[in-house]
Amino acid sequence: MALGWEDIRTEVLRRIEARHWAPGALIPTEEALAEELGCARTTVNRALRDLAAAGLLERRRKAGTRVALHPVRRARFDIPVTRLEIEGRGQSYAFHLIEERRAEPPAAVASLFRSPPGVPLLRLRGLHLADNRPALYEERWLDPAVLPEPAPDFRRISPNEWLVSHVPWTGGDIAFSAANACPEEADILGCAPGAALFVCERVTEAEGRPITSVRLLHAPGYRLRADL
Amino acid sequence: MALGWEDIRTEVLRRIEARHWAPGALIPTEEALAEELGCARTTVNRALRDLAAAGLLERRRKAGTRVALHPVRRARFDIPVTRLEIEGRGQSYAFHLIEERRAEPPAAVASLFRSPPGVPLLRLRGLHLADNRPALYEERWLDPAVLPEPAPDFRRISPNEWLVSHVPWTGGDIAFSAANACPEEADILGCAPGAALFVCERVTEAEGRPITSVRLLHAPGYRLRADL
DNA sequence: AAGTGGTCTAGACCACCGG
DNA sequence: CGGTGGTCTAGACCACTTA
Repeated sequence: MALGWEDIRTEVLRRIEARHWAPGALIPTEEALAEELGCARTTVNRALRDLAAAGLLERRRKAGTRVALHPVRRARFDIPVTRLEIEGRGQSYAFHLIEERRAEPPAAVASLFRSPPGVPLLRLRGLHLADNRPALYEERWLDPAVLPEPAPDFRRISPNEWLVSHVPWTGGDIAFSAANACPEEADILGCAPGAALFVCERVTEAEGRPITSVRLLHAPGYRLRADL
Repeated sequence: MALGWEDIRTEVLRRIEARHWAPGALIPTEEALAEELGCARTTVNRALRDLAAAGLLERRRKAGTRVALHPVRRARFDIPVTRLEIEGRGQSYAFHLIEERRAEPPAAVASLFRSPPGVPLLRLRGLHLADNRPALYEERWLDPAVLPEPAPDFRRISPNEWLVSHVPWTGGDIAFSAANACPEEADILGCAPGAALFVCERVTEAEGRPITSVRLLHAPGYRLRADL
């Protein structure tokens, strides 16, 4: 015998898909399932926990486990370091630093960083190249407090890569959208003005405080893939 | 004491971030950590498994556990039923069916569905409205084999919603990109021709075979948010 | 108050795979 | 071959939440 937790998960999933347990319905308790299926409650727990994490079940103490009424599709994707993403496609990678200076951020960014007015942040702009063609343009604000002495040379290593491997992150927020390229952006990315760009806006936090916010503009043709 | 697995995870994470264990380095075995931290190996296993799933550790039998060299940021997001997403913003929802007919799909779609040439699929086009304003335009191909007799009335329930709650899905693929609105799309979505649209292309499979493919065009201003 | 899921423990066996 | 992670078990206690 020796039923594994994946076997249990498969069986439960089968019953859900076969409408043996209807959406919204209560399913048996872990203890009952363990007895019926012939395994320990721990094993059932592992299987049900996994299905709940996938969005197919809703579990609450005392209330029991229900089949999700509106099965939310939960997608996942990896956000690799830009260099690795490009090299992973078999292309050569290069980074070109466009601007690096201390500057007072616009009000929206300042309030995001909760920094008092008048305190400058580090403004970084740069272009990631794939096979010497523009692939990704980044505009970044960075809290200089995270930089060591001496500061890293962002002409040699992109802020993206330096941050990932030197600053411990604890959380953040990310959003995707589409925007028309303004003339300057079109010039930098080598595309037509007005071209539809895939935009990624990210705020990264460490110890509960934002340390960097970045707006990434992908050259036309970029696709972000995810698994369901 | 009673250290929980989340405490163990926190401690391991602390050591990673403090560079106590450098990227690429081997960390102690589960057994060693269990003894050092004063808990059962099972508890350590749970914590390390979670960190590995998050992309911070790499584990292999016999080889041991290493701190990931290139910490991949894994993001997750939920894709709700369109109606619920709109209503969740406090807006009223409506669906307008633009077209429903049997038609032979283009070659790319036919090969995707692995359907023999000459066999028609169901072509559906429709518009989701938020507060009576265009929010999302969908173009869909659907395998008619999944439809019951009589077929659902897609003027009353959107294909999106009907499929989610009536067809068990087993997997699929999803990709996001940006595109300029063509004149027809601009007319449907009520935006300017050439406006940057957020595009979502999805293929849904059941029992290993594609059952529907859809191209979703979001009205300008749409943002997809995810958690890191 | 009591039922249900969440987790810990100690021990065990096994699958995998590197040396 | 042997070390390491992957998992199962049986029992226990606890936290949460609803009835």
